[in-house]
Amino acid sequence: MNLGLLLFIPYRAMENRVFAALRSAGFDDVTPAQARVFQRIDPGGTRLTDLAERAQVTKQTAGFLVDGLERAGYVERVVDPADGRARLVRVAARGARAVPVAAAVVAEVEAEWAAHLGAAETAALRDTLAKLREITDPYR
Amino acid sequence: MNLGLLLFIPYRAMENRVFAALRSAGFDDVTPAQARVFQRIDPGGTRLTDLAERAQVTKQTAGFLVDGLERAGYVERVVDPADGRARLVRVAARGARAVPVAAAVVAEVEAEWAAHLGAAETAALRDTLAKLREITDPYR
DNA sequence: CAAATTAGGTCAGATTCTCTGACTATCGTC
DNA sequence: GACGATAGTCAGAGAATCTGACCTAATTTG
Repeated sequence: MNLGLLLFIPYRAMENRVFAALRSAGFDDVTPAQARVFQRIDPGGTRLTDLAERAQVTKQTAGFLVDGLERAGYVERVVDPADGRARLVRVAARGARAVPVAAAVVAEVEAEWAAHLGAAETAALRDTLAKLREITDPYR
Repeated sequence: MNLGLLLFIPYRAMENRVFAALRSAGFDDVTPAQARVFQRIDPGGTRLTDLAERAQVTKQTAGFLVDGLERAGYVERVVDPADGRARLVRVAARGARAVPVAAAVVAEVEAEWAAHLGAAETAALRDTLAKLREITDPYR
């Protein structure tokens, strides 16, 4: 089985768990595609173009998804003081309430994985993936 | 950075490379969603419902994607001798020609990763992911 | 074995996601 | 200040996805 699919399986499992938890917690108006953009917003806010790059979609698509997130109160757009053309997409009130819910599930799933793999192997996995990121992440 | 995203980054890189190679080789009429279904077809053929489960989409969606693959000559549907209700989705001529192209790129990318990580760490990564699959893959 | 249930697929309709192309406004540079 | 590049939006189209309803064949059950 190829490494790509082998990477995808646990990724998908993690994503499913996080979505299920968000839905249970009442954050049921966010779609997977929106969440993939949302999780890439920096603490201080991120430009639409940057979000589009990180999520590997066009800026039109990113704009469409941010529109939805904004309507639902998860993010807000504020003018970028550094550039009159740009606006920063920032986490808004409802988004801020969702973040700890998602973070808790991520921690829970990672703990389950660690219980299955052992602490050392889990740490090694994280190290290896970080190293792999150096040659596979075009944006950092 | 959470493990989910860390898994996703190299997965996406692999997928992008494979698609680029397929396009270059003239297989430019297959979409990402179709390919995600295609790569899950067993050597002897797979039922639509099983494909849907493995790709984690509804059977309607899987049917829609298989329709496209069938029209383009990548797969064919044959009656399942074991069950009159079912039909097996099998790799057809054009699909069979695409498989080695994709396999070659997968091997190439894996070799690049091994060059960056070292052979031992690459092997460990594969082992760990296989182990992780035991608790994250609902379908096997 | 007949009836009921389960399983494999399709049809219809709607929504969401995604893209290409064209456009406006602003920025940086010369 | 003119020009090319950058941030973002608008418009339109195609692809992917879902829910719900339905049909048929197989399996289970009484």
